[in-house]
Amino acid sequence: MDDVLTIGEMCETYEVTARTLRFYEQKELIWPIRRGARRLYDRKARARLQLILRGKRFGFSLEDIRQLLNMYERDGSNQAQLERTYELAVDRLAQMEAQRAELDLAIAELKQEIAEGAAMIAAFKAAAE
Amino acid sequence: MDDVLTIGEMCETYEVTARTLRFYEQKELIWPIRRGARRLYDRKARARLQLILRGKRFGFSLEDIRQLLNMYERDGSNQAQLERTYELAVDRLAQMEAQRAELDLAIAELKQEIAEGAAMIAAFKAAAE
DNA sequence: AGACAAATTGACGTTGACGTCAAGGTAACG
DNA sequence: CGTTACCTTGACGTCAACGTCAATTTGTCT
Repeated sequence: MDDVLTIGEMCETYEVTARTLRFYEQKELIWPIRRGARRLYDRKARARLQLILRGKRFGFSLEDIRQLLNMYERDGSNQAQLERTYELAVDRLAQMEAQRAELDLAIAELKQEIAEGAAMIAAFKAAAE
Repeated sequence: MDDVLTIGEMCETYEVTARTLRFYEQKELIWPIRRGARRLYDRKARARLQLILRGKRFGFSLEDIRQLLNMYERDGSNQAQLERTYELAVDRLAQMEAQRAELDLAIAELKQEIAEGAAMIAAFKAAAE
């Protein structure tokens, strides 16, 4: 045990499918070691996967995540890129908060419609004819 | 002016594309009048479009919206269907609140990372090598 | 060695809500 | 009557993030 996991073990550990792992690799998000044709995931690969999953929780697209990851793969100490990442995070936060505001609005509207004794239904009837 | 709009006028008024209107028609969400081959949108058609857009704001799928709309097109007074609509709305509300909870969590996490002086960035660096 | 489990690549399919041509029809204006 | 501008149908394309085969190869166990 060289502290590496097979694809099957990865699937169990992180609750993803093998297809997903191969897909991430194809998209250049992760690069497992090869032993023959088989993939072996070392500590680094697992750290990257965790960041991918975390990024997804943050609502980043895989492409965003790839860019962030590869940025720091090449040069983690580059100050400009560091700031770029920071900006990306702040932007993303703003997007998420805007999305939240929209969602809140929609929830409030829907709640009111429901509370008003199915006013929405009345509205649908009106539009129906 | 018979209180009808051409497709182009509809596009400007509701900020949708012609493709979208034809798509909604193909999906049986809306039925404009025909004068020759051309579509003309009367008051009823416009009311339906507004409900479609509203439904989308609520996060309903077009298929959900179609069912709701057509349900009341056929029989607005059917009690069972009324209740079905009500249930759909309540379900949808629950979904939206769950979605908001997730979003809140993600926002909180991201905020913390940012507050911690770009801890996320450090994490990305760690995973990069 | 035989059997069975686990992995591999490649390729096409899925979902939703449209976008984007192509090729032509027609209404209205001057 | 000619020229635009607007409209029509049909059909294929797009995007994201994988799912779902199929055919084959490799690894492990007995």
